[in-house]
Order: sequence, then C-alpha cells, then structure tokens
Amino acid sequence: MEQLPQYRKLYEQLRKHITNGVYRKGDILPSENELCNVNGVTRPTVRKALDLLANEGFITKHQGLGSVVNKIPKGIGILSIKGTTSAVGSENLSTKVIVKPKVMQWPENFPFPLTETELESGCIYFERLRLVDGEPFFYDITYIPNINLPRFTSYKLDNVSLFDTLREHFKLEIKGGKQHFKAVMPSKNIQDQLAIKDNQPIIQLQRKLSTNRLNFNFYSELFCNTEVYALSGGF
Amino acid sequence: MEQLPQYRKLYEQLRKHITNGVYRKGDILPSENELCNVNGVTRPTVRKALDLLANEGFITKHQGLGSVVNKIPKGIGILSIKGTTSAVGSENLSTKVIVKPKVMQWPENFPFPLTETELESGCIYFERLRLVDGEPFFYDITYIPNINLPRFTSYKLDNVSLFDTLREHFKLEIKGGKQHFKAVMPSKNIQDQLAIKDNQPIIQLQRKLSTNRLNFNFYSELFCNTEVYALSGGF
DNA sequence: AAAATCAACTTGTATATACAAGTAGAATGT
DNA sequence: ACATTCTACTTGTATATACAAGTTGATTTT
Repeated sequence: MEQLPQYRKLYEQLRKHITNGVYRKGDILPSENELCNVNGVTRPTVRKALDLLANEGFITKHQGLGSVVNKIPKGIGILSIKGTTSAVGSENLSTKVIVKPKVMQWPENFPFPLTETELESGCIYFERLRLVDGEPFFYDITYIPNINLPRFTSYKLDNVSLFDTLREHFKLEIKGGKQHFKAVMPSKNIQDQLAIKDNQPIIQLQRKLSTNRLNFNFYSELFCNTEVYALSGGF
Repeated sequence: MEQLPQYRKLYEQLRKHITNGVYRKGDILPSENELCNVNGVTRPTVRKALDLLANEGFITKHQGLGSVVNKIPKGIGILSIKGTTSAVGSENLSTKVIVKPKVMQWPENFPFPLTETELESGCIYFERLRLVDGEPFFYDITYIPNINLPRFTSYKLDNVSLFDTLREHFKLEIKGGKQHFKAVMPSKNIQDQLAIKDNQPIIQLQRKLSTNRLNFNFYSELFCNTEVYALSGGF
C-alpha cells in the first residue's frame, strides 16, 4: 500500500490505541510536544492528527489541560468519515454479503441527483447485512458508479471493509459526504433480513460519499434497527 | 462580543456567503492564495477556515482544482457543530418555547452519565418546538447543568439561537459532542406537538454537547418528524 | 491554614516558507 | 484535427517559529 501522510499515520495509530484500550475514557493523551518528540514530526502535523480524532469524537481537546479520551460509543459510529468496520472493533461487527456485486442500471427515482456520466455507466450494486455481536443490525445497499473499477465484482466483501478495498485496489479515498436520516416502517424484506418485530420503526440513512477522484461519488442506503443499539457518532 | 479568531471570522463570512447564495452549488470559491490576499491572512489560517466548511459539508476541496461549493441540504443540518438556527437560513426556521427554562432535578434514567457535580446542581430544563416554513418539524428538550449561569431563566429563547445566547452571555462555546439516533413511535404529547399522523415513526436524537468550559456539557433530546424533511448533514 | 503568586506545563492562534501532487487550458507537434 | 507537452494555476503535506490563553501544582505570603 502506498505511503500515507505522516499526520494520517499518527491519526491511525492513536485511533487504534484508543479503540484497543491502550488509552481509556478519561485518560489524557501524551501532549502535543511529546507526540512531536516521540514521532519525529512537528506540532502542526501532530495537531492535524489530533484534529481528526477530535472531529470524530474520540478525544476532546482542552486548552491548558490536554487531549482527553472520550468514551467510545457503544453504538455504531456511522457518522464519521471512516466506514463502519473501523468505527467499532472488528470483533463486534461482521458483514454478510446478501446480494453479490453486479453491474446494473441505476434504479428509478434515485434519491441523489446523478451526472450524465454516472447514468450512462450504470452502477455496481450489492447488498450487505451487518451484524453486531452476531445480531443483525443494519442492512446496507451500495451503489458505485461503474467507472474505472476493473474486476470490482470479483472482490470478496464478506467481513472486509469496503473503504479499505477501495483504497487498496483502486486508490479511492473517502473525502466526505452527506447523509439524510429518516424514520420509516420497514418493508417486508428489510423486516425479515433484520429480524425486526412488528411495528418497530427503523432508521433509513441515505448517504452520498465523495472521493478523491473528481466527480466520483458513491452512494449507500442503510436501514438500521436501533431498538438495541442507537446509531451514534461524535462531532 | 469579544474578538473572534481570524480563521473563524473568515469561516463565518464564507459560510454566510454560501447560505446567502453569493456562492452557489457548483461554484468554485476563490483560491486559498486569493483569500490570503483579500483578507490579509496567511494560507494556514485560510485553510483552517476552509477545513471547517469542508467538515460541515458546505464545500468539497479538490487538489489542483479548487474548493467546490456543495448544495446546501434542504433538510435541517443538525449534525454540524453549529446549532440549528445557523444550519438553515433563519427565515425558514422559527422557534417557539413551549416550556420556559426552569431549574429542576435531573430526570431519572437520564441517557447520559452525569458527574456528581452535575447531579448536585440540578439542571435548567426547557422545551422548544422548531418549525420549518411554519410547520412543526422537531421538538427539542434541553438540559443544561445549573452551574454558573446566573439569570439564565430570564433570557428569551423564542426565535433566538441558544448557542448564540450561551456564547454572548456566558462565553460558552460548543466544542463538539456526541449524538445517538433512534427510530421510535412518538408519545402522545410529541405526536400532538409535532402534528404527526398515526403510525408515523419519528427520529429520537439524544445529544451531549461539550463546551470550552471544562467538565461542562449540556444535553438535548430531539424528536424529529422526517416525513417531509430528512435530517441531514455533511461530513 | 488559607490565599495569592509563580512556574511549567498544556492547547490555541498565527505567520512564514517550501515542495509535492493534481487540474485545466494554452501552446506545440504530428 | 488530434495528440502531446508545457505552464500556471490549484490544494496537500510538512517544517519552523512565536506568542496567547488556560490549567495545575508548587511555592510564597499573609
């Protein structure tokens, strides 16, 4: 894999330390100066890594005191820029591909406007069931424009981070996106897949993710059963 | 009001330009170098302002091209660090205080853990109905620890940004927070307040917001009718 | 013993500079 | 007319430096 920028390497290291329990809620991270010395980088680089952690809710910075580790949310931290696999420890979350990736036309009445290029190229479509502690938690339908992604349909996606796959094989990085939340009653199919009891509402989350490739976005639609676990995130 | 840092002034100016339509979706903002020259600041300062805009979904930065303005979501951008009043134009959103601020004990089974200091001091509690284009959209119940907020209960909160009030009168800035989303069926009271038809689920959003004051967080619980407008945000 | 002050840390804000990597349009070559 | 190359922009990454503002604990003063 290609070289990551130093601020990102530090960010991932600290993030892993937090999710692995090296630092726990209430702990104070090493100071910015200490992180400089230990990692051989300068303060703006350290601060950029810490800013990412703060943006995602892992830490809270306090002027004069330090960077305090927050409690990692028990729910699925789905609002961060990272995908779900890295938001919780991968031992809690597993993925089952229900509909394998296939190339098809975009569905009618797609919730996001599509460019002409996207429309013409069709999309790679697949459905995944995500389980937390073995229980179905959300159902994820993904649409990726079928543009310059050779042999994507042959990649295995069970228990694999889609974002990692996109990064490693296609040099695609998620840069941001937007998302819409709605509370809905589930369709029969979703009710079956998520094992939802009658009259239990679910959250429908529609996301458009932008990437480092210009004019290349992809889309996902998730249905989440929030009866046991809330959807959560920091900001 | 006290002096804002330069990066924040630029951020608010650009944000206002975007929400006011000076820049529209698809437009490219002036380059970083141009913003430096025009505003008499340096590139890291400009980049910090642009980073905030990018984090909140207002723009997408593209290396080599520029900063492209995104469409402002039609829904209520409630996931950003700013309060709801500044997420949409204030002409679309109005606020009606249903239960005026009063000091009381924390409710039982509060969804976030509370410190001993918070428990002892009680909380300032109030309820507001938020309307978009005159239609009830969400119901906001707020709990603020009753610590060092003299005469808070005398402040008017109708059609006023709570965050602005906290900033101007008490020097409290929102630094971040966490939030949990659930899909629920509304209680009778919420159904009445939000004019929700039968069997229509809603989103329950519980938020804990951290501030610049150490160990001072406040909390809100929102119920949103997402039938017409989705809850949306950028990231 | 309590209050005030001080020192040494912390993060926050900002400037200055340099080079890498990506994009678009102009210029040149075939 | 089309392809290739070049130029001049853009944002991305990173170092270096300085001072402001906040926090904590030690020290000094009362």
